[in-house]
Amino acid sequence: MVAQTPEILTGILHKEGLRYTAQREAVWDEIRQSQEHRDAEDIYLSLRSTKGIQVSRAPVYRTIDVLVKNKLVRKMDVGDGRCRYEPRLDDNHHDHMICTETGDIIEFFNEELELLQEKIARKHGYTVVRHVHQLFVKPIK
Amino acid sequence: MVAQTPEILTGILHKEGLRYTAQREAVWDEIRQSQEHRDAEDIYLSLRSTKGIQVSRAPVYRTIDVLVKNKLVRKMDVGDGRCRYEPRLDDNHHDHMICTETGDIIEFFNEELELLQEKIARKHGYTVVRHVHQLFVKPIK
DNA sequence: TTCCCCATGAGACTCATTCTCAACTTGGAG
DNA sequence: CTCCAAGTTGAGAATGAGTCTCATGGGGAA
Repeated sequence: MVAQTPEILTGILHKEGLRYTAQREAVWDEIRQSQEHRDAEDIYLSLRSTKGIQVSRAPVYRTIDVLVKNKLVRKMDVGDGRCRYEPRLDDNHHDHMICTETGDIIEFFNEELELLQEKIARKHGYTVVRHVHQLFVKPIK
Repeated sequence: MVAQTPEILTGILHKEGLRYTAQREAVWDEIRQSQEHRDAEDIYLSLRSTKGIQVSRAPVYRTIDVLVKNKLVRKMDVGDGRCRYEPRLDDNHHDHMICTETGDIIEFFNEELELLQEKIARKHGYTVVRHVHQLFVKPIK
């Protein structure tokens, strides 16, 4: 799975009619190697400072868009002004629970919930394309 | 219900230690009188151009915050960079379905869904403080 | 009414994200 | 392998929603 990563990216770039560049590779590597929910600036700074890779913001944002569009990356708007990104190699969908006290982000998935959403949409003559579901929670003392 | 509106606002302002001003009244009236999901700029422009009321952005935003805090207004982040607001006089909670083709916003409420969310949170040792649930849908042909 | 202090208005500012555009790569054609 | 048209990049300007500043204006308790 990890071994075929370069081909995944090149395949997508080709499909999109885009060129393969070191910057695009670096952005994908950066997101893929961490399992956290990071924002664009964080990814940009990590490439630049930590990894010492020469890159600017524009390609970081542009590349992320391509990755999100092609489902290699999941984009989540936590509502604090900065979107977070996480790798999505294994395509198992999940939603997020955000702790209002610590800021921790916990992933969850519930089949029943997914079915219920579709049922509700259908009742109104629609079908669900995608959804945003975030639970802002606090620990039970 | 509608008749007591002025008192609702004055009561809240008093509780918050804030003064009653024509601008605050105007902002609340503007939101209350429309049942749509509007953004701050829209509310600001409507007060200014259509209603001819002298007001600037700062108090509009500040007042909305107070109204949201006191549950007179519901704030929703659709993910397009502008938050929408809707009156919340009758405090029946609901979530939103956004049509990806027309932009229409449809409200929905499902008791089962609400209970399920709390159940999921508890399973992780949390309790739900608030939640964001949006279904991006498209019409069934 | 007086007067203290909060609220307003206009515009500057913030901050994430997008855009601009000259200089630089990529990669297919030859 | 080399060339060159066209896509990309980098640095910083621009955008745009929302927030802040601060001098001026206006509530409201006494």
